[in-house]
Amino acid sequence: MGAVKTKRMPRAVREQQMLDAAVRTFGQRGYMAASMDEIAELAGVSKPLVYLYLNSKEDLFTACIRREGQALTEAVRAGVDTRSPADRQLWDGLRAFFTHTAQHPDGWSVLHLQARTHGEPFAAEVAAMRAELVAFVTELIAVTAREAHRDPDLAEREVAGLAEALVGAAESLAAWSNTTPGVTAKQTAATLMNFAWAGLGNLMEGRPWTPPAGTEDRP
Amino acid sequence: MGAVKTKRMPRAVREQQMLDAAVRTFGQRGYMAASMDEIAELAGVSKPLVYLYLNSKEDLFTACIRREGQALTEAVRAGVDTRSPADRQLWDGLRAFFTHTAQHPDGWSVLHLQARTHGEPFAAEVAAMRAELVAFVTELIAVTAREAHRDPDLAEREVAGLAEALVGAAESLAAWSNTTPGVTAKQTAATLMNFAWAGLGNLMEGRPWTPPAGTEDRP
Amino acid sequence: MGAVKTKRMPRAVREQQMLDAAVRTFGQRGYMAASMDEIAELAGVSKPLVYLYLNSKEDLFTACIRREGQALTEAVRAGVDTRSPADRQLWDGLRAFFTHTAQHPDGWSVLHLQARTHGEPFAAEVAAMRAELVAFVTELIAVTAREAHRDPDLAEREVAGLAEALVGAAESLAAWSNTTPGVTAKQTAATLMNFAWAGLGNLMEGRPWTPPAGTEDRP
Amino acid sequence: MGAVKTKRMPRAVREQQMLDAAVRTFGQRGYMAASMDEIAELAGVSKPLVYLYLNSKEDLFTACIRREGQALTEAVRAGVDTRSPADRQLWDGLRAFFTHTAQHPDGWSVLHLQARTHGEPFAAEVAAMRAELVAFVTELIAVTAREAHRDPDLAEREVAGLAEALVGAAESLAAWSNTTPGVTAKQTAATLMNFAWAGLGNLMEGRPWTPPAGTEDRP
DNA sequence: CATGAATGAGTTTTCATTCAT
DNA sequence: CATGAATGAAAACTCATTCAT
Repeated sequence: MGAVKTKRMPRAVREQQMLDAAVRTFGQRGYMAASMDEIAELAGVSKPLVYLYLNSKEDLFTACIRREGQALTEAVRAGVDTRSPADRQLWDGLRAFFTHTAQHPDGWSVLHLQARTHGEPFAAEVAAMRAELVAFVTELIAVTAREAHRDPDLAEREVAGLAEALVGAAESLAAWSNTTPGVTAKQTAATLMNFAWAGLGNLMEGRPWTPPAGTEDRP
Repeated sequence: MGAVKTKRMPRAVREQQMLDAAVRTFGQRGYMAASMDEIAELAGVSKPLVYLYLNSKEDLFTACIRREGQALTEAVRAGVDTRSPADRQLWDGLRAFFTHTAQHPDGWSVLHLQARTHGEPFAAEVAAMRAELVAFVTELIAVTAREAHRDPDLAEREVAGLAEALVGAAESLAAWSNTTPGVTAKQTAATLMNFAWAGLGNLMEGRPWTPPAGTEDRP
Repeated sequence: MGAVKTKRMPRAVREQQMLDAAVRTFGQRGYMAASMDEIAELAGVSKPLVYLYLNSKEDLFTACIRREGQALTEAVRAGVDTRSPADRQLWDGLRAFFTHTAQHPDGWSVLHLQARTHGEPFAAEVAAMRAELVAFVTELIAVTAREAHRDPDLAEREVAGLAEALVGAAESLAAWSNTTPGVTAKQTAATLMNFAWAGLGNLMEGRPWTPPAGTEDRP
Repeated sequence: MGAVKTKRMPRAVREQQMLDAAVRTFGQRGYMAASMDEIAELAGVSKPLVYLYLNSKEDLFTACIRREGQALTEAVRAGVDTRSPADRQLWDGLRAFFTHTAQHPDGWSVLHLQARTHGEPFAAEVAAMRAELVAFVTELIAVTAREAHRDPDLAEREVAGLAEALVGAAESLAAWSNTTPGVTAKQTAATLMNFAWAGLGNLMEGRPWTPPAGTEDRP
């Protein structure tokens, strides 16, 4: 007799199973189309237990957003060495970002599509996480500008716009590279890095951005 | 004052009222959370009339996507003179794009958020329209590259990635500029143009992209 | 300019067109599943006109029942010569009955299925018509019994039951012969006549009922 | 007095209650006119529970047909001893049939009227059950014919027609005896048996079919 | 701790029916 | 006479949520 139904697991474990099921269901069906019935079944527990642990559909969705948001943030943070030069940091961050989103498509769908499409409790949640990433990029740009003594000329809002554009391009490319077969995370990162750092004008002139040395995948 | 209940209007007019109400409701509540009841009420008609003219929720949503998609496409097309140089065309297109999305936030929400989040009948509809924009940008980049004799070095997929990044950045900035008070469509277009054409690297070196002459708003 | 839409026809004609459409629709879809929209369209008129002429769905259905009921009753009456002997009258009546029902399947469906399945206003209507047929058969049996001096022994209710059984068998065979390919109205009438007049017992003994002479189809 | 709201019953019990209510409602109102609301209320449960257990209106109706069909079939089967002579078997079967239909008028309405009037999922269901009865009668006739050495002369289709007529007459008499006060199942069976076995002709000659000995009601 | 039993409130959709022109 | 425009009312079905055991 194998363990057909694994019973009596510690609460933390059960919760993770529920969140796994929820992320998958929300990511594929969408927030509203996902039913608590389906999530409970996929998690292998009864519906009342889901309510006991996670309170409501809203709370469950919020928990998903938070968990996936933290996972993504941490993946990026872990990929970046803040002592590196700015372009290297950006390059590393992008690679980590594209790698993670490619490996967690449902989580990425929850963050990028579902959370933003269903109004206020959720949009704010994901906006906060996104703000972190934008702030990180903003700082990178600001530092570079300062080092190049360009500080005074670049208004704060201008920098914010640039960071927003970069992050937006990255988000868009994540979806693109997930649905375009044969494109790796690294290639996607290179494309965006070229675009962002060198700009189309330079690219046309034959002056692309060059990946800094020692930029290979870490073990 | 004012006709509170305007009655017996010709079908074409009523249909537009219904689409107006639907775009607003779908844009704000989301596809699934929007109820036909609410749409009918906002349109000032009874629900059966909405069904008589637009058939079903799906058809109504599709009609919204199509109408808003065409409006956006035409706005951009109208803003661009295809005999201008590439960067000028891009600049004009971006201004038209940001202007239109700023003026039709609900329509933009329908296209950018809702339609992409709710599966196949709709995603395809909006994907077709988006593909037009991407193709337009792709061609612009390709032309520029050819003129700069850079053709052989830029693989087709690389160009596609660049176009995707540019469009993605634009889409992202549309939402940003809609929610960030005090940012005009023109400023947003300038920011993105700088980012895309000059690249961050050049910007830092004090070599931004310069708007071509005669680029003022047309009357 | 050919007469694309035949307009301004006398009321009586229009009404018949409507009834034709209604009988067909009711017969095929059933009373509840038939929509006034469909009937109006099939009749080639607008819905309000149907209401103007026939008042309501109930009234329309009742009108159908009455028209088809009268048509059937008259067809049977026309097929029978009341001066013939009883078995000849029955034989002629059955032939007329099976012929008519085979030629008007929708009308028969309305009478036999729809009208009896949808409650009181209609069941009574068709019951009245059916009662005529049963009375006719009852009289036939009674006459025969009287001639055979069997009157006292056959209670009235017994005769009623026999007539009921005969009519029921006929109704059942009408449906059967309509759906069993290769069976003619005449054959069906012969089968039933054998069954009813001779009885299974006699049939088994090799003593079937014999069709009276001069029983060929009338021109 | 009496539990007005009996709560928390096991599923099997609730399902039977729902089927009871459904048979009654379908039988009296008709398939289309019966609303799930009414059925749920009559069953003393909420609508969602009906859907949870029986899936849909179609499935519920099908379940009714099956349950009532099996009950009727079994009642007839239980009333017949297949070792008896043919006419005795028929006599017993008819008595069982009329008794059962008299005791379950709504179930009989569902089978005889509603199921046949509402198209394909249902017509097939009841047709199968009816085919059983017809086959049973067909065999009875065939056996009798064989014993009387009448085999070669009775074509197969002829026998089929006779069986169809007999069953049709029985179905018709069931409704008649249900609505004619003071008529018992036994009397109805006798009437039909006379009609079928002796035939009108013989009846008129004073040679009715005689119930076989030992044909009293079983305890 | 875990679940089978149960529901209130809401969804999309359809239909018979009527004005105003 | 004839119709396009319009709706009140109800239908089937679903879902998040909660007890009682």
